[in-house]
Amino acid sequence: MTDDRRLTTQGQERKQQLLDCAAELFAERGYAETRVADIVAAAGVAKGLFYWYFENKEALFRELVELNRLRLRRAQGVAIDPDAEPLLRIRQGAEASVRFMASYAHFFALLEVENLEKTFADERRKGTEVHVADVAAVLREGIAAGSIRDEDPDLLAFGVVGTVGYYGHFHRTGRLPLPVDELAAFVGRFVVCSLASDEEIARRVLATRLGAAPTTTR
Amino acid sequence: MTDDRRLTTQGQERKQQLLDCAAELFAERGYAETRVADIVAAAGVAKGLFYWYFENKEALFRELVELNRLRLRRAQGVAIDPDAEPLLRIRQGAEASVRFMASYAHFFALLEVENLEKTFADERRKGTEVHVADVAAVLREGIAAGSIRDEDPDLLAFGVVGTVGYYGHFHRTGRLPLPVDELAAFVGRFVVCSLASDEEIARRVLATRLGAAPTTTR
Amino acid sequence: MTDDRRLTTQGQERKQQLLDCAAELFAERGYAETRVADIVAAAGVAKGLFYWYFENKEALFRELVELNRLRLRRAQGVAIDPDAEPLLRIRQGAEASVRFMASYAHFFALLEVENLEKTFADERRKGTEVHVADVAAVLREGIAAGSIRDEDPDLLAFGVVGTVGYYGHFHRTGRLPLPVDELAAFVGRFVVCSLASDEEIARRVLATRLGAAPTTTR
Amino acid sequence: MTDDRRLTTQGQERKQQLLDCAAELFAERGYAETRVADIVAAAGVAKGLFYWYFENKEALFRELVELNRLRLRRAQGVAIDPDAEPLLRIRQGAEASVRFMASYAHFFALLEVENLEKTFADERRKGTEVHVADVAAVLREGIAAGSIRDEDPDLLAFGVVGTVGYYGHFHRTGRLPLPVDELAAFVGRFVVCSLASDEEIARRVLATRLGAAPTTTR
DNA sequence: TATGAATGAGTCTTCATTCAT
DNA sequence: AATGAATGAAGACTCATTCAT
Repeated sequence: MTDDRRLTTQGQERKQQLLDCAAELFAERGYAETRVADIVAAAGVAKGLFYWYFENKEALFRELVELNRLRLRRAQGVAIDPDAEPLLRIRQGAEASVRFMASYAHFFALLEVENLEKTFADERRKGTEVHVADVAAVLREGIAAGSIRDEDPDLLAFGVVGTVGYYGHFHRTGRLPLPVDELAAFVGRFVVCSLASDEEIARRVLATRLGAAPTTTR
Repeated sequence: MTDDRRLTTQGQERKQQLLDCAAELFAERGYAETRVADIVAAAGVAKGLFYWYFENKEALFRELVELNRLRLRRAQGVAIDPDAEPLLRIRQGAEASVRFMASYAHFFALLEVENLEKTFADERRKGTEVHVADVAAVLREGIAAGSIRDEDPDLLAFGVVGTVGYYGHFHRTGRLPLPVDELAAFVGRFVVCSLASDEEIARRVLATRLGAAPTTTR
Repeated sequence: MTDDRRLTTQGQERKQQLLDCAAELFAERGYAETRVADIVAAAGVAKGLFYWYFENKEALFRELVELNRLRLRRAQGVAIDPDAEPLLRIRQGAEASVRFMASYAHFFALLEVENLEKTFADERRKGTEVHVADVAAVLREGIAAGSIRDEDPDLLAFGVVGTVGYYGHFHRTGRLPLPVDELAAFVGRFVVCSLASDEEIARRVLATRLGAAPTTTR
Repeated sequence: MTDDRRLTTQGQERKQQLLDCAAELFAERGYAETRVADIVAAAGVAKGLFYWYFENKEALFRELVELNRLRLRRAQGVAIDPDAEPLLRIRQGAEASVRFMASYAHFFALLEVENLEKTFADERRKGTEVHVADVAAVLREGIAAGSIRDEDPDLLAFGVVGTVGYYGHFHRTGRLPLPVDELAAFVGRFVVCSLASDEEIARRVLATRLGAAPTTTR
């Protein structure tokens, strides 16, 4: 199956089911260690069906990545107040990301982590770059406004994305036994402290109370 | 080969050669994408010889990991002044790690990346935990001394390890096109800022000039 | 393939075909000397298909053994008259076994011959034990009735099973160039003579005319 | 090494040591399952040395077979009284064989049992044939003298050899938990009963008391 | 849509044997 | 005699993908 066939409702569900099973397995044991056979077994369907819904294993993965990127975007969008000052927006984004990674997408590890084939390593990298660029833009604002340390915003942006990613990873893999809310708050503080140009600003930004953003929406 | 047979000098060299070739290939295309056949071809020996020196592919990987962990430890040991104050030691360790990861071990990506057997994953995790615990100990000192923010030292430690790891990763994968020295200095600053309890301390710690530690020695 | 998936009719046939080809090859050149590649080549299918039907080479062998054991049982069941006196039943079983081994299962050599995994050896041994125990039960009856020499029935049973097995083996391997019927009759006499408590009884039991039992049916 | 080089005393011992280790391993797990590496490891010497003493694995096996055949012959020779009547000689030989197989040569199973390469299957077969022929000659004598049932002596001979072989096999593999002496006596009785032309003769032959033949001599 | 069957190139691993020292 | 290193052909098994129904 290659084209963008319209799927029946049942078809949609089947496909989603396969995506979900795959996500779980990928998260558990990685892309390479997950066989197509495992995925269909988990979904309880025959092997042949896989190729009705996906061109191949890689295409499924790609779709999964895309799906989750969108979801994360949405979660961040919901959490970030566009009128807030830059550093607060970073904090909001970071907390939302941690929440998102912790709850919805066990799978998320793969995004930044798996060593995949050349082909979609590039694609993935581009995805990260977009994300980093977004963060960098906000940082630039903050630097201009004097609330964020005057460092290369791109470098800093990698730090933000990386920090969030790592904490998410460690939490997911069970090394951080604490509630998501606490972790999210902690990461927010961590990021703010690492970026704020002075204590005063950090204190101010951290004083803001954030509503616990909804973890996810399909 | 299972036991740790005594190897002749020639044998030691051959084994090291295989380790080196494997490291290079793993770094280039990942563990799963590297065949035993590739490794022996790179080393210019027959396939069977691989199994004279290693029980299997994973055993070689394990050895490689252990080897590099030791090297990193050594690099950090050289870079860290045991008499310096905690936050400075963290900075020294961070910079040394970045340098190490950047220069010696292209291979380092694999450490936090590959999903191998459960047993191995556990082992690796334990390795990380040791590292994190070491950092946490230093942080605890700093917290007690008031120079480091009063947060859960274990959580902070993950942040330090994660930050270093991520910057190393991004640099290695070519997204941070800047000289290692600059990156190391930046990461040092980043870590210090994210941990320091107040600006004054951060400034002081950052004022210290660090000698570029030797990256490594066999 | 590990579970006992339901197979389609076509699948059943394919599997049987593989079993048959394997049996033939095993019989011809032995288990170790028969490659999976040979089996699939003989069946005219791709290598991978083998593993669709069998977990591995040994699993196929196991299945083959089981299959033949059942067949032998059936052949014996058909040949033995449950109302006949013990010694006659032994004779009937022995003759049927010789016939069965001679005609149907060239493959039979393997049963007592191949050294496979411990687990399998145990299983096989248990199979033999069951067989021996069955024979011993009949012998016990005969001993009680006075028609069979008063020796340890278990020991005697091994003798019966062994004798039949050996003659089958020698015949199969071409050292006994005589018609099956004659061989079967001879073995029957041999067994009866070695067990009978006195000549009179032996003569009586041997006087009974046995119908040539059908060798086997699938 | 191909030729019949004279070996130093030490060399002789080394070779014997390899033969012994090999015999043990072959008996334990079979020819195919025993690697040259296992043999040299058991003997505690380097792999290369194996080929100093034997042309290859098969040659060692052949030598082992030859060695054991000679030993068996010798044991039988000692046990058999050339002046005794045929049936008694058979009995003596059978008992001696059982003793020999049980005690000295765990390895003996292989002789009649292993499925080996075409090349020395023939050789082995010839060996068996000689043995069978020897037995048959004695049987012929007995038949002529009227003490042995008037059947084809060659067929009967296979029965004798087979019976002894099977009991030895079962005993060796632990299914016959009884002392060798008892087993030997039992097998003697079994063989006599299966061959004797009438009860009287059997009784007479069995009445003779046999000295427990020396089990072995190098 | 859905299934079970079939394909076959690709991998790891084994192991008898040879070689240099 | 003895050792450890090296060879490479061969074999078992995997798994993404395609096919027939």
